[in-house]
Amino acid sequence: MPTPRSTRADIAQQILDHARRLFAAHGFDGVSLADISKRVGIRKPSLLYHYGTKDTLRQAVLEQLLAHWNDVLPKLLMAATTGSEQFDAVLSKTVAFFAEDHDRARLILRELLDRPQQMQPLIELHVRPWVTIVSNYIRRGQEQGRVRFEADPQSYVAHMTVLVIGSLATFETLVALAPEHEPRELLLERHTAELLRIAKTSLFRPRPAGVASQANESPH
Amino acid sequence: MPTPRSTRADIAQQILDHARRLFAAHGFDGVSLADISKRVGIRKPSLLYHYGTKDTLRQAVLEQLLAHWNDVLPKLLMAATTGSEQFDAVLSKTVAFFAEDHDRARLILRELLDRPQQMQPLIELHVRPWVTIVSNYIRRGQEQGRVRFEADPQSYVAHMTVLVIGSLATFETLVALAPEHEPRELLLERHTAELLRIAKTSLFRPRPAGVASQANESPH
DNA sequence: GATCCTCCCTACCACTCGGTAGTCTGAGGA
DNA sequence: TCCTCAGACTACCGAGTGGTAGGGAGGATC
Repeated sequence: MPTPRSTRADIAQQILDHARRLFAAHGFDGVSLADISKRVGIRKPSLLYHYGTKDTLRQAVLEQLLAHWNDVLPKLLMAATTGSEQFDAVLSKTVAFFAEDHDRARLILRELLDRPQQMQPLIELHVRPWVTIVSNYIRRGQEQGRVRFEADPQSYVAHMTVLVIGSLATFETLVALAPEHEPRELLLERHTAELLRIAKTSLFRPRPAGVASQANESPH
Repeated sequence: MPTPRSTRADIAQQILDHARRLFAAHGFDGVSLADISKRVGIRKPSLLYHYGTKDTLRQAVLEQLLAHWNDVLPKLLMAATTGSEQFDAVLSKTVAFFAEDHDRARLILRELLDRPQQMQPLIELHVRPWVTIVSNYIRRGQEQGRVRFEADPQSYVAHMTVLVIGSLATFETLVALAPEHEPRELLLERHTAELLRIAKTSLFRPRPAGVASQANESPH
């Protein structure tokens, strides 16, 4: 009997969820408030009661995404400040964040395309620290000889960001290029593994010889 | 006196040009026929005289882009079938194609996001041969020991495609992450150079030693 | 029991959308 | 000179858009 059916006030969250999915799939301009409210099972004015404006809703979706990211970020950065192959941990956790829900990558990519200049402050706030710290980590690695000196730290990080987001955002589509109908789950794993390989191989110098621990894998 | 002002019938091309720019910047749903016709300097029904439907216009924009790509593709593929560092040529020409006009990358990325399943046949037609040939080239390289055996050819090519398109589509936005206000032109050059470096380094095995010709650069 | 207040509803608004109908103009060909 | 016809125009349409006005149901508070 305590709020038996729809738990009141989490309607706002339902709206947010459906809006996120639809925006990710069809873009902000490709989705009407009627579409969203229909999915939620309410009328359009009810939706506007919770989010006074379509643009308010868009921002709310984005904020929730970024809030989640901010939750994960500190752990990533802590990992980045320590040991050597922590780079692996940072990158694969970033990949995991976007792989967990491909809408995240699609949403950010769309915002990047649709509202580039409105994204600038958000990038400054949420991406800049990540880039700075990782760049510094790379530079330190270069001084210590672990990282290829030809690498351009800032540009490298930018490319990896685009690669992670882009590859996950377009994954469903590019599945079509797979050799045969590989079980999607496996394909995703193979795909992200190759992403990590590209990132690491292009960054770190090969082990000088002698002790081996991670550098080479066995020839399948 | 021979068609002095606007050369008749290239109005269609002007429409196409403005449509391309606007679609790339704001997306198909974010642009109205009124927007486009205003840019061209004609009225909406005049636009619809040339392209009967908004969707027809969209397809025309896409077709022109793909036609241009099909112009470039054969030369790329020919280059791919020969020598060793032709890989470099293929990739950098592909990059050049998208760098020449960033709208191309943005347009394709948008189509990939907005109409994934409608893009499938186009991918099959225009991307598949590219992927297949390059993949085979990579596999041959693996057999010959030039290419890292850990690399996953098909997945690698997919990632590089996404990386090229994604990095160029979002370049203007990510300029913001640059250390200071570097002259955009230089930044683009530095950025694409790093892209090529990532692509090559993560693909080819380091030179076995002895003769050197391209593998390492001087420590600036 | 009257009064809020929250939340959803119906009805409606002005506006924009893609697209159509039909007219006018001016160059080219007979 | 007359006719044709491509190519632009004005005027208009129905559907759909984001958003507003205002009412009503139901729970909590006094």
